[in-house]
Amino acid sequence: MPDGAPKKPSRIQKRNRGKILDAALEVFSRHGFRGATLDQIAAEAGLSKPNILYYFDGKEDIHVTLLSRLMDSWLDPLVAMNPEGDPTTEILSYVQRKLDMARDMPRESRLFANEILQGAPRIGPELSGHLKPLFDEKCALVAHWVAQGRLPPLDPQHLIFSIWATTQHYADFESQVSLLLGADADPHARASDHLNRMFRAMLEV
Amino acid sequence: MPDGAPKKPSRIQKRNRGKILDAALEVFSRHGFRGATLDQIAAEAGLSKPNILYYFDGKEDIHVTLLSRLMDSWLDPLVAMNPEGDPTTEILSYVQRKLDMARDMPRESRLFANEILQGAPRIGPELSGHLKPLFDEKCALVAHWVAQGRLPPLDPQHLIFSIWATTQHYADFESQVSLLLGADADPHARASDHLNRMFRAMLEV
DNA sequence: GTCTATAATACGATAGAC
DNA sequence: GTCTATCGTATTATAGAC
Repeated sequence: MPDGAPKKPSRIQKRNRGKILDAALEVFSRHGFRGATLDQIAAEAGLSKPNILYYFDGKEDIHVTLLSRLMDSWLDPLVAMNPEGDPTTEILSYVQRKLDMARDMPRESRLFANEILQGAPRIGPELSGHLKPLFDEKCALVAHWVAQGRLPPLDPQHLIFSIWATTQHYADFESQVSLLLGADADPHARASDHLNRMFRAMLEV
Repeated sequence: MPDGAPKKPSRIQKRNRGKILDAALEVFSRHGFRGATLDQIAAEAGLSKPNILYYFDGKEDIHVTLLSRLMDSWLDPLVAMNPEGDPTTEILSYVQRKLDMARDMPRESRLFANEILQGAPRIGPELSGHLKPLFDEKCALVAHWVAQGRLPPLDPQHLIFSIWATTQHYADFESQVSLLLGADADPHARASDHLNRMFRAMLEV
Protein backbone atom coordinates (compact mmCIF):
# COMPACT_ATOMS: atom_id res chain seq x y z
CA MET A 1 0.00 0.00 0.00
CA PRO A 2 1.44 3.40 -0.92
CA ASP A 3 2.35 5.67 1.93
CA GLY A 4 0.28 8.68 2.88
CA ALA A 5 -3.07 6.87 2.53
CA PRO A 6 -3.82 5.61 6.06
CA LYS A 7 -6.01 2.57 6.10
CA LYS A 8 -9.50 3.15 7.33
CA PRO A 9 -9.71 1.82 10.89
CA SER A 10 -12.03 -1.12 11.38
CA ARG A 11 -14.87 -1.13 13.86
CA ILE A 12 -12.85 -3.16 16.33
CA GLN A 13 -9.86 -0.86 16.00
CA LYS A 14 -11.97 2.16 16.77
CA ARG A 15 -13.55 0.47 19.76
CA ASN A 16 -10.23 -0.60 21.24
CA ARG A 17 -8.59 2.76 20.69
CA GLY A 18 -11.58 4.26 22.46
CA LYS A 19 -11.30 1.88 25.37
CA ILE A 20 -7.60 2.65 25.72
CA LEU A 21 -8.10 6.40 25.60
CA ASP A 22 -10.83 6.22 28.21
CA ALA A 23 -8.66 4.12 30.49
CA ALA A 24 -5.74 6.48 29.90
CA LEU A 25 -7.89 9.47 30.85
CA GLU A 26 -8.72 7.78 34.13
CA VAL A 27 -5.10 6.94 34.94
CA PHE A 28 -3.30 10.03 33.60
CA SER A 29 -5.74 12.39 35.30
CA ARG A 30 -5.24 10.71 38.65
CA HIS A 31 -1.46 10.23 38.59
CA GLY A 32 -0.06 12.59 36.00
CA PHE A 33 2.03 11.55 33.01
CA ARG A 34 5.06 10.23 34.86
CA GLY A 35 3.02 8.71 37.66
CA ALA A 36 0.84 6.71 35.28
CA THR A 37 2.03 3.32 34.04
CA LEU A 38 1.09 1.28 31.00
CA ASP A 39 0.23 -1.57 33.37
CA GLN A 40 -2.43 0.55 35.02
CA ILE A 41 -3.83 1.69 31.70
CA ALA A 42 -3.87 -1.86 30.37
CA ALA A 43 -5.64 -3.16 33.48
CA GLU A 44 -8.18 -0.34 33.34
CA ALA A 45 -8.82 -0.99 29.65
CA GLY A 46 -9.03 -4.76 30.09
CA LEU A 47 -6.29 -5.37 27.53
CA SER A 48 -2.74 -6.65 27.70
CA LYS A 49 0.16 -4.23 27.70
CA PRO A 50 1.55 -5.27 24.32
CA ASN A 51 -1.92 -4.90 22.87
CA ILE A 52 -1.98 -1.30 24.07
CA LEU A 53 1.25 -0.76 22.18
CA TYR A 54 -0.23 -2.32 19.09
CA TYR A 55 -2.72 0.56 18.91
CA PHE A 56 -0.44 3.38 20.00
CA ASP A 57 3.23 4.14 19.42
CA GLY A 58 3.95 4.46 23.12
CA LYS A 59 2.95 6.08 26.36
CA GLU A 60 3.57 9.59 25.08
CA ASP A 61 1.53 8.93 21.95
CA ILE A 62 -1.47 7.99 24.09
CA HIS A 63 -1.09 11.11 26.18
CA VAL A 64 -0.76 13.48 23.26
CA THR A 65 -3.65 11.86 21.39
CA LEU A 66 -5.80 12.20 24.48
CA LEU A 67 -4.99 15.86 24.96
CA SER A 68 -5.70 16.84 21.39
CA ARG A 69 -8.91 14.82 21.24
CA LEU A 70 -10.24 16.51 24.36
CA MET A 71 -9.08 20.01 23.57
CA ASP A 72 -12.05 20.81 21.34
CA SER A 73 -14.78 19.79 23.74
CA TRP A 74 -12.85 21.39 26.57
CA LEU A 75 -13.01 24.73 24.76
CA ASP A 76 -16.66 24.40 23.71
CA PRO A 77 -18.07 26.64 26.47
CA LEU A 78 -15.77 29.48 25.46
CA VAL A 79 -16.63 29.01 21.78
CA ALA A 80 -20.28 29.27 22.72
CA MET A 81 -19.88 32.81 24.08
CA ASN A 82 -22.11 34.71 21.68
CA PRO A 83 -21.19 38.16 20.34
CA GLU A 84 -24.87 38.82 19.60
CA GLY A 85 -26.02 38.12 23.14
CA ASP A 86 -26.29 40.31 26.21
CA PRO A 87 -22.79 40.74 27.67
CA THR A 88 -23.61 40.01 31.30
CA THR A 89 -25.79 37.05 30.39
CA GLU A 90 -23.15 35.62 28.08
CA ILE A 91 -20.39 35.85 30.67
CA LEU A 92 -22.48 34.47 33.53
CA SER A 93 -23.62 31.62 31.28
CA TYR A 94 -20.02 30.90 30.49
CA VAL A 95 -19.20 30.72 34.20
CA GLN A 96 -22.09 28.33 34.71
CA ARG A 97 -21.07 26.08 31.80
CA LYS A 98 -17.48 25.95 33.03
CA LEU A 99 -18.63 25.04 36.52
CA ASP A 100 -20.86 22.32 35.12
CA MET A 101 -17.89 20.96 33.22
CA ALA A 102 -15.81 20.88 36.40
CA ARG A 103 -18.51 18.69 37.88
CA ASP A 104 -19.17 16.52 34.85
CA MET A 105 -15.65 16.22 33.47
CA PRO A 106 -13.27 16.39 36.44
CA ARG A 107 -10.85 13.94 34.82
CA GLU A 108 -10.43 16.13 31.79
CA SER A 109 -9.88 19.14 34.03
CA ARG A 110 -7.19 17.38 36.04
CA LEU A 111 -5.54 16.03 32.89
CA PHE A 112 -5.03 19.55 31.53
CA ALA A 113 -4.13 20.88 34.98
CA ASN A 114 -1.40 18.27 35.38
CA GLU A 115 0.02 19.05 31.97
CA ILE A 116 0.01 22.83 32.33
CA LEU A 117 1.28 22.70 35.90
CA GLN A 118 4.41 21.02 34.62
CA GLY A 119 5.03 23.57 31.92
CA ALA A 120 2.89 22.04 29.16
CA PRO A 121 5.84 20.03 27.81
CA ARG A 122 3.67 17.88 25.56
CA ILE A 123 0.82 20.23 24.69
CA GLY A 124 2.46 23.60 24.14
CA PRO A 125 1.87 23.67 20.37
CA GLU A 126 -1.80 22.75 20.78
CA LEU A 127 -2.23 25.61 23.21
CA SER A 128 -0.59 28.09 20.87
CA GLY A 129 -2.54 26.80 17.89
CA HIS A 130 -6.05 26.39 19.30
CA LEU A 131 -6.37 28.06 22.68
CA LYS A 132 -4.48 31.27 21.99
CA PRO A 133 -6.52 32.43 18.95
CA LEU A 134 -9.78 31.63 20.71
CA PHE A 135 -8.65 33.40 23.86
CA ASP A 136 -7.61 36.48 21.89
CA GLU A 137 -10.90 36.52 20.01
CA LYS A 138 -13.01 36.36 23.15
CA CYS A 139 -10.87 38.94 24.93
CA ALA A 140 -11.44 41.28 22.00
CA LEU A 141 -15.16 40.62 22.26
CA VAL A 142 -15.23 41.50 25.96
CA ALA A 143 -13.10 44.57 25.32
CA HIS A 144 -15.59 45.59 22.64
CA TRP A 145 -18.46 45.28 25.10
CA VAL A 146 -16.53 47.44 27.54
CA ALA A 147 -15.86 50.05 24.88
CA GLN A 148 -19.58 50.14 24.11
CA GLY A 149 -20.30 50.85 27.75
CA ARG A 150 -22.25 47.61 28.11
CA LEU A 151 -19.77 46.39 30.72
CA PRO A 152 -17.84 48.38 33.32
CA PRO A 153 -14.09 48.89 32.78
CA LEU A 154 -12.45 45.52 33.34
CA ASP A 155 -9.51 43.51 32.15
CA PRO A 156 -10.76 40.86 29.70
CA GLN A 157 -7.71 38.61 29.99
CA HIS A 158 -7.70 38.50 33.76
CA LEU A 159 -11.48 38.14 33.87
CA ILE A 160 -11.18 34.96 31.85
CA PHE A 161 -8.32 33.73 34.03
CA SER A 162 -10.50 34.26 37.09
CA ILE A 163 -13.35 32.32 35.53
CA TRP A 164 -11.05 29.43 34.67
CA ALA A 165 -9.41 29.46 38.08
CA THR A 166 -12.54 29.58 40.19
CA THR A 167 -14.47 26.94 38.25
CA GLN A 168 -11.67 24.46 37.62
CA HIS A 169 -10.63 24.72 41.26
CA TYR A 170 -13.54 22.43 42.21
CA ALA A 171 -12.30 19.67 39.92
CA ASP A 172 -8.55 20.08 40.25
CA PHE A 173 -8.40 20.45 44.02
CA GLU A 174 -11.39 18.28 44.78
CA SER A 175 -9.58 16.36 47.50
CA GLN A 176 -8.92 19.57 49.44
CA VAL A 177 -12.38 20.99 48.77
CA SER A 178 -14.17 17.91 50.04
CA LEU A 179 -11.89 17.73 53.07
CA LEU A 180 -12.64 21.33 54.01
CA LEU A 181 -16.35 21.30 53.24
CA GLY A 182 -17.07 18.03 54.93
CA ALA A 183 -19.36 15.55 53.29
CA ASP A 184 -22.68 17.21 54.01
CA ALA A 185 -24.08 19.49 51.34
CA ASP A 186 -23.89 19.37 47.58
CA PRO A 187 -21.06 21.78 46.89
CA HIS A 188 -22.12 22.38 43.31
CA ALA A 189 -25.26 24.35 44.07
CA ARG A 190 -23.51 26.58 46.60
CA ALA A 191 -20.51 27.08 44.34
CA SER A 192 -22.82 28.01 41.49
CA ASP A 193 -24.60 30.54 43.66
CA HIS A 194 -21.38 32.02 44.97
CA LEU A 195 -19.73 32.40 41.57
CA ASN A 196 -22.87 33.83 40.05
CA ARG A 197 -23.04 36.51 42.73
CA MET A 198 -19.34 37.26 42.52
CA PHE A 199 -19.12 37.74 38.77
CA ARG A 200 -22.48 39.50 38.59
CA ALA A 201 -21.25 42.05 41.13
CA MET A 202 -18.18 42.64 39.04
CA LEU A 203 -20.15 43.06 35.79
CA GLU A 204 -22.64 45.61 37.04
CA VAL A 205 -22.16 48.92 35.22
CA MET B 1 23.03 6.91 73.13
CA PRO B 2 19.52 6.28 74.42
CA ASP B 3 16.69 6.54 71.97
CA GLY B 4 14.35 9.50 71.90
CA ALA B 5 17.10 12.07 72.37
CA PRO B 6 18.05 13.07 68.79
CA LYS B 7 21.59 14.35 68.50
CA LYS B 8 21.86 18.04 67.83
CA PRO B 9 22.63 18.51 64.13
CA SER B 10 25.96 20.07 63.35
CA ARG B 11 26.35 23.20 61.29
CA ILE B 12 27.31 21.21 58.20
CA GLN B 13 24.38 18.86 58.63
CA LYS B 14 21.98 21.75 58.75
CA ARG B 15 23.54 23.34 55.71
CA ASN B 16 23.39 20.17 53.65
CA ARG B 17 19.84 19.36 54.64
CA GLY B 18 18.96 22.90 53.62
CA LYS B 19 20.68 22.55 50.26
CA ILE B 20 18.87 19.28 49.63
CA LEU B 21 15.48 20.66 50.55
CA ASP B 22 16.00 23.68 48.34
CA ALA B 23 17.02 21.49 45.42
CA ALA B 24 14.07 19.20 46.09
CA LEU B 25 11.68 22.15 46.05
CA GLU B 26 12.98 23.11 42.64
CA VAL B 27 12.66 19.60 41.21
CA PHE B 28 9.45 18.40 42.88
CA SER B 29 7.62 21.62 42.04
CA ARG B 30 8.52 21.33 38.39
CA HIS B 31 7.98 17.60 37.85
CA GLY B 32 5.75 16.38 40.68
CA PHE B 33 6.65 13.59 43.07
CA ARG B 34 6.75 10.73 40.59
CA GLY B 35 8.31 12.83 37.84
CA ALA B 36 11.18 13.95 40.03
CA THR B 37 14.27 11.75 40.42
CA LEU B 38 16.93 11.59 43.10
CA ASP B 39 19.51 12.11 40.36
CA GLN B 40 17.97 15.47 39.50
CA ILE B 41 17.81 16.51 43.13
CA ALA B 42 21.39 15.41 43.73
CA ALA B 43 22.63 17.33 40.67
CA GLU B 44 20.68 20.43 41.69
CA ALA B 45 22.06 20.22 45.23
CA GLY B 46 25.61 19.56 44.07
CA LEU B 47 25.83 16.33 46.07
CA SER B 48 26.00 12.67 45.20
CA LYS B 49 22.89 10.50 45.31
CA PRO B 50 24.04 8.32 48.24
CA ASN B 51 24.89 11.47 50.14
CA ILE B 52 21.32 12.65 49.74
CA LEU B 53 20.21 9.37 51.26
CA TYR B 54 22.59 9.86 54.14
CA TYR B 55 20.59 12.92 55.20
CA PHE B 56 17.11 11.63 54.40
CA ASP B 57 15.48 8.23 54.67
CA GLY B 58 14.38 8.25 51.05
CA LYS B 59 12.62 10.18 48.33
CA GLU B 60 9.33 10.23 50.18
CA ASP B 61 10.99 11.48 53.36
CA ILE B 62 12.37 14.47 51.48
CA HIS B 63 8.99 15.23 50.00
CA VAL B 64 7.08 15.00 53.27
CA THR B 65 9.70 17.00 55.15
CA LEU B 66 9.48 19.69 52.50
CA LEU B 67 5.71 19.89 52.63
CA SER B 68 5.50 20.16 56.39
CA ARG B 69 8.31 22.71 56.58
CA LEU B 70 6.58 24.94 54.07
CA MET B 71 3.04 24.51 55.33
CA ASP B 72 3.38 27.13 58.07
CA SER B 73 4.72 29.94 55.94
CA TRP B 74 2.26 28.99 53.22
CA LEU B 75 -0.61 29.61 55.61
CA ASP B 76 0.82 32.81 57.09
CA PRO B 77 -1.35 35.19 55.04
CA LEU B 78 -4.52 33.49 56.23
CA VAL B 79 -3.33 33.51 59.84
CA ALA B 80 -2.73 37.24 59.49
CA MET B 81 -6.41 37.95 58.77
CA ASN B 82 -7.29 40.08 61.76
CA PRO B 83 -10.62 39.78 63.60
CA GLU B 84 -10.18 43.30 64.95
CA GLY B 85 -9.71 44.90 61.56
CA ASP B 86 -12.17 46.24 59.00
CA PRO B 87 -13.72 43.28 57.16
CA THR B 88 -13.32 44.56 53.61
CA THR B 89 -9.79 45.77 54.26
CA GLU B 90 -8.80 42.48 55.86
CA ILE B 91 -10.12 40.39 52.99
CA LEU B 92 -8.66 42.60 50.28
CA SER B 93 -5.31 42.58 52.08
CA TYR B 94 -5.47 38.82 52.19
CA VAL B 95 -6.04 38.69 48.44
CA GLN B 96 -3.07 40.96 47.92
CA ARG B 97 -0.79 38.91 50.17
CA LYS B 98 -1.80 35.70 48.46
CA LEU B 99 -1.11 37.22 45.05
CA ASP B 100 2.28 38.42 46.23
CA MET B 101 3.04 34.92 47.38
CA ALA B 102 2.11 33.48 43.99
CA ARG B 103 4.71 35.83 42.51
CA ASP B 104 7.39 35.37 45.16
CA MET B 105 6.94 31.68 45.93
CA PRO B 106 5.72 30.01 42.74
CA ARG B 107 7.63 26.82 43.48
CA GLU B 108 5.88 26.37 46.81
CA SER B 109 2.54 26.98 45.14
CA ARG B 110 3.19 24.37 42.46
CA LEU B 111 4.49 21.91 45.04
CA PHE B 112 1.21 22.02 46.94
CA ALA B 113 -0.82 22.11 43.73
CA ASN B 114 0.88 18.95 42.46
CA GLU B 115 0.25 17.16 45.72
CA ILE B 116 -3.39 18.13 46.08
CA LEU B 117 -4.13 17.55 42.41
CA GLN B 118 -3.21 13.93 42.92
CA GLY B 119 -5.41 13.47 45.92
CA ALA B 120 -2.94 14.63 48.62
CA PRO B 121 -1.66 11.07 49.17
CA ARG B 122 1.31 12.21 51.24
CA ILE B 123 -0.02 15.34 52.90
CA GLY B 124 -3.60 14.48 53.88
CA PRO B 125 -2.92 14.37 57.63
CA GLU B 126 -1.15 17.73 57.54
CA LEU B 127 -4.12 19.25 55.77
CA SER B 128 -6.58 17.85 58.29
CA GLY B 129 -4.38 18.85 61.21
CA HIS B 130 -3.27 22.35 60.27
CA LEU B 131 -5.27 23.68 57.34
CA LYS B 132 -8.74 22.53 58.34
CA PRO B 133 -8.87 24.18 61.80
CA LEU B 134 -7.49 27.42 60.40
CA PHE B 135 -9.94 27.34 57.50
CA ASP B 136 -12.86 26.73 59.83
CA GLU B 137 -11.75 29.52 62.15
CA LYS B 138 -11.50 32.08 59.37
CA CYS B 139 -14.79 30.98 57.81
CA ALA B 140 -16.43 31.55 61.17
CA LEU B 141 -14.86 34.98 61.32
CA VAL B 142 -16.22 35.94 57.91
CA ALA B 143 -19.62 34.53 58.81
CA HIS B 144 -19.54 36.64 61.95
CA TRP B 145 -18.84 39.76 59.90
CA VAL B 146 -21.75 38.88 57.65
CA ALA B 147 -24.06 38.36 60.63
CA GLN B 148 -23.03 41.78 61.92
CA GLY B 149 -24.05 43.31 58.62
CA ARG B 150 -20.51 44.49 57.96
CA LEU B 151 -20.36 42.31 54.83
CA PRO B 152 -23.13 41.43 52.38
CA PRO B 153 -24.52 37.90 52.49
CA LEU B 154 -21.85 35.62 51.07
CA ASP B 155 -20.56 32.12 51.44
CA PRO B 156 -17.34 32.23 53.49
CA GLN B 157 -16.05 28.84 52.37
CA HIS B 158 -16.49 29.50 48.68
CA LEU B 159 -15.16 33.03 49.03
CA ILE B 160 -11.90 31.62 50.37
CA PHE B 161 -11.81 29.00 47.62
CA SER B 162 -12.17 31.77 45.05
CA ILE B 163 -9.34 33.73 46.61
CA TRP B 164 -7.07 30.71 46.58
CA ALA B 165 -8.03 29.77 43.04
CA THR B 166 -7.60 33.18 41.46
CA THR B 167 -4.31 34.03 43.13
CA GLN B 168 -2.59 30.66 42.88
CA HIS B 169 -3.63 30.40 39.24
CA TYR B 170 -0.82 32.79 38.32
CA ALA B 171 1.81 30.53 39.85
CA ASP B 172 0.37 27.11 39.08
CA PHE B 173 -0.57 27.76 35.46
CA GLU B 174 2.19 30.24 34.75
CA SER B 175 3.14 28.56 31.48
CA GLN B 176 -0.37 29.05 30.11
CA VAL B 177 -0.70 32.57 31.52
CA SER B 178 2.54 33.77 29.98
CA LEU B 179 1.66 32.13 26.66
CA LEU B 180 -1.70 33.88 26.53
CA LEU B 181 -0.59 37.26 27.80
CA GLY B 182 2.48 37.48 25.62
CA ALA B 183 5.70 38.77 27.06
CA ASP B 184 4.88 42.47 27.16
CA ALA B 185 3.52 43.87 30.42
CA ASP B 186 4.09 42.92 34.03
CA PRO B 187 1.14 40.68 34.73
CA HIS B 188 1.35 41.16 38.48
CA ALA B 189 0.20 44.77 38.55
CA ARG B 190 -2.75 44.12 36.26
CA ALA B 191 -3.71 40.94 38.11
CA SER B 192 -3.58 42.84 41.38
CA ASP B 193 -5.82 45.54 39.99
CA HIS B 194 -8.28 43.08 38.54
CA LEU B 195 -8.59 40.95 41.68
CA ASN B 196 -8.90 44.01 43.87
CA ARG B 197 -11.79 45.32 41.78
CA MET B 198 -13.46 41.93 41.59
CA PHE B 199 -13.43 41.13 45.28
CA ARG B 200 -14.21 44.71 46.28
CA ALA B 201 -17.32 44.63 44.12
CA MET B 202 -18.42 41.45 45.82
CA LEU B 203 -17.81 42.83 49.32
CA GLU B 204 -19.77 46.05 48.94
CA VAL B 205 -22.76 46.05 51.26
C1' DG C 1 -5.03 -8.95 16.70
C1' DT C 2 -3.73 -10.85 20.94
C1' DC C 3 -0.94 -13.09 23.94
C1' DT C 4 3.47 -14.83 26.88
C1' DA C 5 8.03 -14.10 27.52
C1' DT C 6 11.72 -11.13 27.67
C1' DA C 7 14.88 -7.45 26.50
C1' DA C 8 16.52 -2.76 27.83
C1' DT C 9 16.66 0.82 30.71
C1' DA C 10 15.63 4.04 34.60
C1' DC C 11 15.43 4.58 39.24
C1' DG C 12 15.45 4.10 44.37
C1' DA C 13 18.30 2.29 47.62
C1' DT C 14 22.50 -0.16 49.71
C1' DA C 15 27.46 -1.90 50.35
C1' DG C 16 31.71 -0.87 51.44
C1' DA C 17 36.16 1.73 50.63
C1' DC C 18 38.17 6.00 52.02
C1' DG D 1 30.56 12.34 55.72
C1' DT D 2 31.28 11.38 51.03
C1' DC D 3 32.18 8.74 47.28
C1' DT D 4 32.14 4.69 43.45
C1' DA D 5 30.13 0.64 42.33
C1' DT D 6 26.25 -2.11 42.34
C1' DC D 7 21.86 -4.48 43.57
C1' DG D 8 16.81 -5.10 42.94
C1' DT D 9 12.83 -3.61 41.13
C1' DA D 10 9.59 -1.13 38.21
C1' DT D 11 8.55 0.17 33.73
C1' DT D 12 8.68 0.94 28.71
C1' DA D 13 8.97 -1.50 24.77
C1' DT D 14 9.85 -5.57 21.58
C1' DA D 15 10.09 -10.55 19.83
C1' DG D 16 7.77 -14.12 18.28
C1' DA D 17 4.20 -17.84 18.87
C1' DC D 18 -0.67 -18.46 17.99
